[in-house]
Amino acid sequence: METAPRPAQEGTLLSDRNTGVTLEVHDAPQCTAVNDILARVGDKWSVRVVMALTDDSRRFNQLRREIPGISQRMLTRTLRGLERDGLVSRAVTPSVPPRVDYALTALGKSLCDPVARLGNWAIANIGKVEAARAVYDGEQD
Amino acid sequence: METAPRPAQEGTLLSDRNTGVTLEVHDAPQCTAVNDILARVGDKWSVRVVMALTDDSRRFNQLRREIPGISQRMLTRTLRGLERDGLVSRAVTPSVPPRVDYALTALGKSLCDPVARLGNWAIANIGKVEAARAVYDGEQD
DNA sequence: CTGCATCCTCATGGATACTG
DNA sequence: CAGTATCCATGAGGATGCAG
Repeated sequence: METAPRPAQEGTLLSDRNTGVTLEVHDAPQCTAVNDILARVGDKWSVRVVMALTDDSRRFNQLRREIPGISQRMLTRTLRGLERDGLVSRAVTPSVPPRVDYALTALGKSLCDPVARLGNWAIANIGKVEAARAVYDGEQD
Repeated sequence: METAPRPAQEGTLLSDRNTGVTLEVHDAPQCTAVNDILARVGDKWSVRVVMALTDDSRRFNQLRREIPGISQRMLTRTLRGLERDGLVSRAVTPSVPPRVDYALTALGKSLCDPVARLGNWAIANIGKVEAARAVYDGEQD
């Protein structure tokens, strides 16, 4: 069984005519990289956590309070994931009770730029998207 | 049962010090919007499909060939999702055999800019991320 | 306070077969 | 050619209880 017979398309390109911003993907590893980061940023909580850490470091339960709806389990898992990817640092103060501070690393901060741009697009265009959805769903009956 | 008791944090902010790009989230709906778009773009195939449609429109099986690994089912579902959100247009030519052309809408094209930036970040920094992962995983034994 | 372990549910996504 | 229908495996994510 050949799960990945071809090395994928070479020179695939994604570009925006207005801004001239271009994404060139030259090989399969780069495709994987893009998908990889997208998966990290696209999960349910990562961006929320990064947003909460943008201005300053936070403790565990501080983050928990500032991110309504997140469960303890998912906060832990999300932080571990971000830490593993080098986007967030974890500093333990061995006191009683223990204190753990989370903060963005330089890499994590550098991710804020493209993520903020995508977020701004989302806020600017969510109306159009929802309108399109309403039209589409209305045509389905 | 109160599934969402609080309207979430007001004035949450995500910014990048180097570029000055800032994302300001003023209310819960905006948080939802960002998450919403992130979910669309963060799924397994959407960006691949958008990439394939960047330069020109494509037919169904053309897309299928150009996106290695995607199943027929997922290509259909991804295209339907993008169409529903107003990002992709679907043009049916009722011939025998039938012909269906997919293309990016203006909205879809405008999404290319922020997505391309995120993609470029991914390609530029995947090495650091993978290095961080190796270190993290190595420390776990 | 900061977690980990367990159990459970449900959505995502893959494989396969069938259809206009 | 361009789908739909069905079944199934996997993992994300929530609830709860326990621990250092």
